[in-house]
Amino acid sequence: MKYREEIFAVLRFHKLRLTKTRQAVVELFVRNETPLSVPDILLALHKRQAGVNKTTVYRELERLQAIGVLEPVQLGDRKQYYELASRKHHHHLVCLQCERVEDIDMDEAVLFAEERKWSREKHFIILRHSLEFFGLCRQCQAA
Amino acid sequence: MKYREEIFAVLRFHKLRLTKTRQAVVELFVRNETPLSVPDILLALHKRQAGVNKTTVYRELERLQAIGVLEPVQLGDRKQYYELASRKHHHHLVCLQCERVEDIDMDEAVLFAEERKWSREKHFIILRHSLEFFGLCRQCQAA
DNA sequence: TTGACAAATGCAACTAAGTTGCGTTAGTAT
DNA sequence: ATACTAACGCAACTTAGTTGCATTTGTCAA
Repeated sequence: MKYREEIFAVLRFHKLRLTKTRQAVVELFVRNETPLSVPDILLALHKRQAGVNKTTVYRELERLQAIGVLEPVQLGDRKQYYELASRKHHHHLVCLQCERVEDIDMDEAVLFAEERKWSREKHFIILRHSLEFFGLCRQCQAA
Repeated sequence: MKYREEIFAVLRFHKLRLTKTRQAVVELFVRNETPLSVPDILLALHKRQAGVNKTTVYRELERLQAIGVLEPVQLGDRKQYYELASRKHHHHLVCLQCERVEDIDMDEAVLFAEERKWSREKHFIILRHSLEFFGLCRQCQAA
């Protein structure tokens, strides 16, 4: 369900009303490659004169996560980021200087093997993992 | 430099004075297995009647990270955690319910291979990575 | 052992991200 | 067209972290 219509179908399935803010937020994620935080969203929607309330955005992201449309992403600062859950699972390369984020794909077989192993040994039910690489992007190396 | 004395030697090397707070903070990390955040430290030091100021603790952790005694750790909430850098590199199993943290060791060869690969392909200089697994611990599964 | 000097501290005031309660608005099913 | 309730918007709040500046305190050299 990577695309607009599929996501809206999921919303209907969950009996979520098609509100202005909800629509705008979903569109933003569909159009955007990079993870978005609430401040990012507020800024973006303000630029295109769509008045949105921050409480509403916080609640919206929570709902979209609850029904599996969005996935939480941590990028090492103190903001909560989200991404479309429908995208192929991937990890991130985060620039410590400018906060630029690049997606990277990797073979996760090893990670899944680890999850099974620790799940057994520590009696944890593992629900998700987060793997990010931090460093300096090309531009920031020059500076 | 896992132990008290070795750490204090490093502090002396960097010409850092042996102050009350500094000593208390280092002792806390030496005694503690789990990652600690500023609120954790303030709470712990208050319990043992050591009056500490939060600004001082923030600045102390920054210094200890700068000289390589502590390493930053992200556990998926909006707090910055730290651990002794001297411990064997490892990752974490974090309970989403009670915040319990367990350390796990894994063979990192695969991660390092990935780092080299992306470093070349995306022209990023990779400085560190963070890999945490999130789920439910044994106790919280029962509840 | 005592000054002097820089390092470190403590306070108050601030910022940014996120949360809560509650009265109001507006999608949607009938 | 109406009614029901999901969703909204506001204000007030909390928590993590930051900044500037005046004061205190380790430490080194005399």
